[in-house]
Amino acid sequence: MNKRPSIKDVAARAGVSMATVSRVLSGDYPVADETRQRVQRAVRELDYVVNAHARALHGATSKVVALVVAEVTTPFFARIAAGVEEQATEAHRLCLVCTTHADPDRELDVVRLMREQRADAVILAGGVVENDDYRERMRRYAQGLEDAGSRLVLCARPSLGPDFPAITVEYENVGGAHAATTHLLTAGHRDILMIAGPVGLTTSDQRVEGYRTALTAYGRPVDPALISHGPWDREGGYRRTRALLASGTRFTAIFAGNDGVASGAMAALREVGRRIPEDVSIVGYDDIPNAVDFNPPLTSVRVPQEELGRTAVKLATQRSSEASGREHVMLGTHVVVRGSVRQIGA
Amino acid sequence: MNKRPSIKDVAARAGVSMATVSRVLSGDYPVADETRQRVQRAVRELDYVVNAHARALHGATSKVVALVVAEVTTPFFARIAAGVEEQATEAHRLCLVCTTHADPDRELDVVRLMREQRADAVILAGGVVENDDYRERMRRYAQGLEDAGSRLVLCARPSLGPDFPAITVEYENVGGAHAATTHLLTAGHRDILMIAGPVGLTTSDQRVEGYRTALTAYGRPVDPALISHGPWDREGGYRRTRALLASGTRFTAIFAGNDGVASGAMAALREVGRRIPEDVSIVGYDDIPNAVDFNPPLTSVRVPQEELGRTAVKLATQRSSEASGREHVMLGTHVVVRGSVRQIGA
DNA sequence: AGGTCTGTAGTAAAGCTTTTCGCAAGCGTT
DNA sequence: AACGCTTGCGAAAAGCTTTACTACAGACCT
Repeated sequence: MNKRPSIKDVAARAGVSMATVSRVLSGDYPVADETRQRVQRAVRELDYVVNAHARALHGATSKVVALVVAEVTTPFFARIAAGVEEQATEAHRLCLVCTTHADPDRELDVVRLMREQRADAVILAGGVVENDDYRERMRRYAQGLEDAGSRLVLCARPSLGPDFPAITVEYENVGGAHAATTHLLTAGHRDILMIAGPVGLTTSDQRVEGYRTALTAYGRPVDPALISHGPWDREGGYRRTRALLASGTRFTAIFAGNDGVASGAMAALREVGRRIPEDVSIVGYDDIPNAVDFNPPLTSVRVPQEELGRTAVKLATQRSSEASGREHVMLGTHVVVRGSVRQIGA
Repeated sequence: MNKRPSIKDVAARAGVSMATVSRVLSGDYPVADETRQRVQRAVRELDYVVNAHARALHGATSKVVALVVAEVTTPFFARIAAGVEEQATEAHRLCLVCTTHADPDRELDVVRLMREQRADAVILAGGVVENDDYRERMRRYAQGLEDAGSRLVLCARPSLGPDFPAITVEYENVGGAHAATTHLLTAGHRDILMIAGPVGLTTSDQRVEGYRTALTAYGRPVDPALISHGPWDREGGYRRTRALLASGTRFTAIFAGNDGVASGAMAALREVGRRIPEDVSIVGYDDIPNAVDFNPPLTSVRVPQEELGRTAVKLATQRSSEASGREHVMLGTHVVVRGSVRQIGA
């Protein structure tokens, strides 16, 4: 009913100037106590709230951090989002969430929108196919965002080098895969299937890399026939495991590229009567919350997703004077041992 | 390096007025072809993007919808968020996500922030403790948001009546619980434990309500000793199931208030050697994506979370002329049968 | 020839807050 | 009594875009 009141209305009601109202509200400038009280009463009576856009119009950026991800339902991204949101709130920022479904066009749109919004920070999270097109795109984003006063943050994906004007927050992805594979090797497994994600996707490639280094460090050859690339969701894990089983490939353990793949693989194994872990051991990656409910409980690699999100925001919002805007941090991972791996004869 | 260019710079470069640039950009007003080209070239050369805040300052609202939830990591909320985000994108809106951790103070803050932002719509999602304080709070929110030109949407929580100025998008929560309980009853179970959430929480209360109506409709008494209230996460399900087992309460089936509770209950049952479903049958609620991976796969009630989110945005963003702003829609639920319920002797 | 459209484009105001600058009053100092 | 500092507050500009209004040229009509 009532028109939304403006600062002018408050000023009139309190019998002061707009400037005084503004000063009372931001509280950064001395105002006589009695004046302050009058203004605050007027604000309450009119139920006045400032217009964030008018405020942002003046400053360099608005108090918003944007999270850009492929999708938001899988635990991996949901937990990054949770970390971003929490830290954003702590830093008195709002949290904007955009999904791209891994579509570069959509991503371009989103980054432009964020420039329009003058977001403090734009956090691009999750693995990518890291080709020339990607690097060129990122270079343009970085330029545009820098001009707009925004910080660009690469989260859960590789850095583009110390010269690239972006903050990077990664996790020990190769290391986690190395540890997971080593866990299987020390349990006596030799023929370890790796059911990875799409070729070229950084997250998956790094996990394959860790798998390779672990085998090599253990003095074992890397058999390309044991590495399967493809869609890395439950369905992909299921289909490829069925196909591998049908093809007669011999293996006693599976290293799944993520827990979704692991769940599909476990379903496939059960369908053909292979027991876990008696016949086949399996390790997943990401340690989704329900990994403990699997049959059997799934050994997996814990990734500090919330921490990734929090750190991204923390670095992006710290006062620019003390920040280079090119920080690079690496967070740790570790294997969470449950019941899906069996020791076999040395 | 370059200062962010304004529309004035573009106008100067193209040799036209600011108004013309604005018109080329919004495309709602005839501009001569050659002029348009000049402007577009200037825009490209300067890499100009409009200032969303200056634009919003002019209009009544900004193109933003806000989702306010307790938390964002559990599949229930993550999927609502996904639906909201998708539909927001489709409606050319940005999606702001805020969490309250079920803290009314935090909620109050968030709603004020949304008023400052002049969001098109504010979607409050998830169950609540519906007392007088809550209703009074909502009334204030509704008033404030209406004045600010925003729409208030209640999502996955009960309507506050047809007179209340809010859109409501619910799901058949009582009905789903009724169906789940009936599913157990028709399988021959008589002593059905209900492990519910906190007393007063609408989502939980409605599920208890469905449990009761199903028993009654089946001609069975409702035994209060079989209804357990408490925290409804995995931990709560585990603890309470252990306690109930220790107390010697007799039951052949469990209706869990949600899948988190169900997973905890299943863990507890396994620990004491009760087999599922041979000794105890169990049905969950929400049908989280990994329910199929449980041991055994969990029969659960499917809730259309994405659809709840999409519908909330759809109703809130449709042109006001054709919308009353008090729509009330109810989406369906259904039982997804898997392997956690066993038929027992009639 | 004078008048009415039509198509383009410029002018200026509106929208709301923050911030710089300046002014005035009070008070202590010299 | 003149001076200068502090405190408190107002006037006005800046920040950027949209839009109602105005203006003008040429086409078309009568």
